[in-house]
Amino acid sequence: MNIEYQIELIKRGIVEIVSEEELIEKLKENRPLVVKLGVDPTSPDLHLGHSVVLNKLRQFQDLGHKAVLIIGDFTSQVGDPSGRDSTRPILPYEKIMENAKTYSEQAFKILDRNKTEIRFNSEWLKNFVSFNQNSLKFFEVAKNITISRLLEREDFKNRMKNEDPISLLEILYPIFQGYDSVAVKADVELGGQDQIFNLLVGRDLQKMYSMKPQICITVPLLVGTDGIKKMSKSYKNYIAFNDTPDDIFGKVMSINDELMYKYYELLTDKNMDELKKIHPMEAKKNLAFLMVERFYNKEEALKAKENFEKVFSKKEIPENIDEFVLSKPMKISEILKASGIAKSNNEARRFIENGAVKIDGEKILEDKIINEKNIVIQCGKRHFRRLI
RNA sequence: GGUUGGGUGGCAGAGCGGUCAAAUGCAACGGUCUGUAAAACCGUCGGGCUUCGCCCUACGUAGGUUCGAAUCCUACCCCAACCA
Repeated sequence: MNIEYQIELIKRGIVEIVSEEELIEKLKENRPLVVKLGVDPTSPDLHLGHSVVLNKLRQFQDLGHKAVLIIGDFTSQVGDPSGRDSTRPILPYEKIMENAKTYSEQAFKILDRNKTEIRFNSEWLKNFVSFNQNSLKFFEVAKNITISRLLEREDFKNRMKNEDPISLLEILYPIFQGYDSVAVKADVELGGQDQIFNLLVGRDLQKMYSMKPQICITVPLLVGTDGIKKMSKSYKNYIAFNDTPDDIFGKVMSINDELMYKYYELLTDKNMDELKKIHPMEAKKNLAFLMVERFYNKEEALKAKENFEKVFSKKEIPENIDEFVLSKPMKISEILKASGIAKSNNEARRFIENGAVKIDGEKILEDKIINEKNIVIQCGKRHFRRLI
């Protein structure tokens, strides 16, 4: 395939490429490049933030290159310090392996399964760190990397300035990630913008092993639904691949307009000028639709949209609502707690006091005893229960 | 090993013998407004209750002093920075 065309496509929507010249060199070799993406399965679900880089990887696949998805079962025990201002909590290995399963499955919602190789990095890293007289791998590498090199990254500088701790293990992280690149002979490595340091260390290691250094490509970080912090499980500002269609739709609708255009830019290939012409709400509905369609299908997307309009625009009661068996007369607050809407009786009472509770659409301000069936009790905008 | 400063609610961070279920900010949640937008504004934000109030459990852990402790003392555990 035409090199200029490939370059143009590859450069679309990225933050940085190190370096373009080297990439052209590699493309000229006219072979499928090994494109590496490493993920540490620190949570069970992939979210929209991951999809930016996965899309980029998919693009490489479509251009005929080979994707290697590395599951960081080893590195997640080390803890990537990238972009963090505190040490990452380390999950137990079993948890990591559980996550790994759902992770890769979800990744195939974007990647081409047939053109993807999945590798676990413990495969080579456990050997890398073990003592072996004939190949002192880790020592050899560690000898040639200086502390100042490893500390010069932005996130560490900030931590030092704030007198926040940095663990030895975290410092070593990039070496392990870098060795992945050696192990799979990566031609290209992809990552989020905050990954640039790790990616560059990969180049260093490859050079030590007399390999041609990989091309590093970073993509923008997706801002979370709060519009401030990067999308991340721990900030609870994410939209997961596995969220229900209604959730995906609803979460997209809840973001502000500015963010919506950013999402369009990073997650779709829509023409921005066209978008600005239509009403923001319509544009947002379209985006929400697209996202549900991406992770489910058109029918689900359509249903999610209809449901959304029904509940929030027309303020009607949604299609499928959970039922609550009313076996005896109960106070509203008790029902709220028993049905899982409120965490405690106190909270349930507060909901009532704050005017959050409606029965069959009518606001309730007093905690009274209910004994009727087939009525719908609503708390806030999104919690419904039908009493049976 | 030494010195110094610390460990308080989801986070940040006050309080330093009673008036502390703990200021303030952020986050979260509910309400008004709306496009479930955003912003703004109001309210809630440990648990329980017969809720203009009462009770219980909470300020690293364990004891102690006191009528009374997040606040003082002792021991222990943990963390950081700095020096070596």
